Formats: sequence, structure tokens, C-alpha cells
Amino acid sequence: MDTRTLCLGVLTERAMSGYEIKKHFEEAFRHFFAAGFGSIYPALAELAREGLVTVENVEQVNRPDKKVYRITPAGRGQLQQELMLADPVHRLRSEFLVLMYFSHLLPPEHVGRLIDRRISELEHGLSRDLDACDGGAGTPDAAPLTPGQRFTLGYGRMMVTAATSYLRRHKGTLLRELEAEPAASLPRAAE
Amino acid sequence: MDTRTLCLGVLTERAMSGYEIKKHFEEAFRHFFAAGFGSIYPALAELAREGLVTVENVEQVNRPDKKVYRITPAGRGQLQQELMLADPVHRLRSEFLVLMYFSHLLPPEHVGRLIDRRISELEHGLSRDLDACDGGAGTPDAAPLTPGQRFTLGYGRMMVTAATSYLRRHKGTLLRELEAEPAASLPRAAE
DNA sequence: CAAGACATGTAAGGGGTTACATGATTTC
DNA sequence: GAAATCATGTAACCCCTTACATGTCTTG
Repeated sequence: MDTRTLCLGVLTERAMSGYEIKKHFEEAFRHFFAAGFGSIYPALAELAREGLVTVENVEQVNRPDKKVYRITPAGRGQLQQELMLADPVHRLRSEFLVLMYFSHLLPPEHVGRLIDRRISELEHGLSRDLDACDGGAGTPDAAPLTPGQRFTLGYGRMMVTAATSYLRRHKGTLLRELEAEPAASLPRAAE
Repeated sequence: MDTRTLCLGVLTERAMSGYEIKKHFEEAFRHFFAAGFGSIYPALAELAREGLVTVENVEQVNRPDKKVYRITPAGRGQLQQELMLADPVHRLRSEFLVLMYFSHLLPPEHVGRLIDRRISELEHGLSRDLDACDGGAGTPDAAPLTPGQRFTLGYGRMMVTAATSYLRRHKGTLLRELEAEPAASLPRAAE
């Protein structure tokens, strides 16, 4: 499963240009599947070549022309097969946690700053979610969410909440433990 | 930050062979940073070329020879710099969540099975942790954990617990919602 | 007047995964 | 007798990330 599959997936919702797909990616599954233009545009070109999507050139006034992609029956078939056969890999790569793992090699103040920054990143992401996805009272006309969207959104929210509270609850302990120890192998790191 | 940095990092704990490093990776940060032999061996060779580690050939009886790597002062300097300057990226790529997002395109029974499998994966990983890392009463002589190791281990445990309970609590709702809807665009997927 | 939104692409490079290649010893 | 552990590496491939290239219109 790669960017191609995800493009096919979002095109089941409605026809879109590459640019719109990118925005959709950011709103819908930024948490668990990122993709930039550099993956999306080539993916769409490939899908078109294979007949899994069609392209329509749409001229616009006061802005650049765009290419609107539409999924074909063959595309739907391909998508369904890929979704059914995929063995779902779930992998995290966190340099933040690597830094925490090796925190005894860093100045404690720096570790504290890293944790604070991570907390604010998490909270910032969370508020973007709430804005973008189910603006409960703000946008009553937006398309209602599918069950899967509610499920993954809820999952993301819960994980963010859990991570934030863990970081807040354990930051102090970690810093105290780091200060108690002889600071491993740092000659003089910060000032 | 890449496999090279992580190798340098684990070598601050003690000298190791590539094979041992791989095992260490699996015990210590499988959750948030995976690496296979195909990344580790070339990384070690590169580090040796750059003088950041030394290599010692150790002959063994009844098993293949091994190369024991040791970090050099230059290696420690390099590591510290990389850790200090890194801007800590934290990214998840989950095909499981992609599948949940598009669950309206799948047969509900299949979605149920996917969730069950994910739960058992999570629980399996959790029990491996408990075994491997702080076998409280079982291995009293093992090296005591560093603060960072406790912190990241606790983080992993908490995330696994949170994810498991979310999946258990929301599985039923998702499946009920999926069955209530006309099954989107599936002609006849699983009889 | 600068920054950002709109819009599409290419090319190089980076890094990780997988498969291949080899081989002894131990355990089930 | 098969499978797992110990042990090291290479090569191909895949995919993503980043930078480059271009240009208009709107908003602050």
C-alpha cells in the first residue's frame, strides 16, 4: 500500500485535482499517512496511464488550469483488491523518542525543552483536527463523516490526549532522575 | 538522524557486534525505530571508515567469528552533536488506520477481523516488552534501566494500553455503523 | 510589496526493505 | 531432518523527500 492506493481511495469520495488531494490528505490522514506533491503527482500520472483513473483538463479564470481526476470501475476494482489483500503494517518512527531514550547524553534543560515542544506540537495538531474535521457547530453543511473517518479521528484524538498527559505526568520525574545521575559522558555540553 | 546515529548510540552502552546491535534494537526501540541487518551492517562499515567506531575481529569456537565495534571519542562527539542538533520528527505510517478510514469499502466481518488481529498484535508486543525490559522479579541481575529507557518504555506501554482499549471500546460501534449503511460501492465482496 | 494560495510537474538523492549468498551448530 | 541461532555482508529495488522550475492572483 502506497500513495497510489491512497489517491485511489480519496477519489472514491469525489473527483479531485492533485492539489486538492494533497489538501485532503492533510485534513484526513496527516496523523497516520503523510504524502507530498512529489509522491502524489507521479502517482496520479501512473494511475492514469494504467486506466485506473481518468483525467479531465479544466480551464479556470484567474487561476492556473487544473487536472481533475476521476476513478474508473477498473480503479475501484484495483482499490478493493489492494485493501482486501493488504497486510496492515503499523509503524512509528520517532526521533523524539530516540532523543528521550538517550536523554542521559543530553543536558537536562534541553530535554525539558524537547518535551515542552513536543507537547505543544501535539496540542497544535489536535486543535487543527477539531477545526478541520468535525466543526460541530461551525460548519453544519459540511459532508457528514463516514464511520471510518469518525473512528480514525477518534483514534488520533485519543492517542494525542494520552501522549500529552503521559509527557506532562512524567517530565518532572525524568528530569529529576537525569539530574541525580552523574550525566553519563558529557564533559560540558550546555554553556 | 538515521541508523548510523542509533548504532553510535547503543555503542555508548557497551561494545557490540552488528548481530548484537540488531537484537538490542529489537528489545529497546522496536516500537519507535526499526532497523534490519540491511541498514545496520552498512552503517557500521561507514562509521568505521570515518573513525567513529573501531572494529575488532573476535574468533569464536563453535560459532562464526564476529566483529566487535567500539565507539571512539570522535564518535561520541559526533553522536552528541547529532542528538543536540536533531529536530525530532515523530511520524506514524499506519496501513491499519488507512484500512479503518476506508472501512466502508470493505466487508464488515473483514473489518472486525482486522481490529481483532491488531489488538492481539498490540498485546503480544506488550508482553514481549514486559518480558524483555524490566523483568521485575525474574532477572534481578540485569543492568538497571536508564531514566530514558524507563521513560520510553512507559510511553510505549501507555500507548499500547490506550490503543487497545480504544479499539475494544469502539469496534462494536464501527461495525454497527458499517452494517447500517448501504455498503458504499461493494457489488458483492465477501458473499 | 511581500507572502501565501492556487496549480503542476521533474530530477536527484537518500535511506530502508527484501532477497540473495554462505555455513556451522544446536535444539526440537 | 527441519528449524532456529549465530554471524556477516551485498545488491537491487522501492518509495519518499527535497529542491528546483514557473507563473498568476489575492490578501495583508
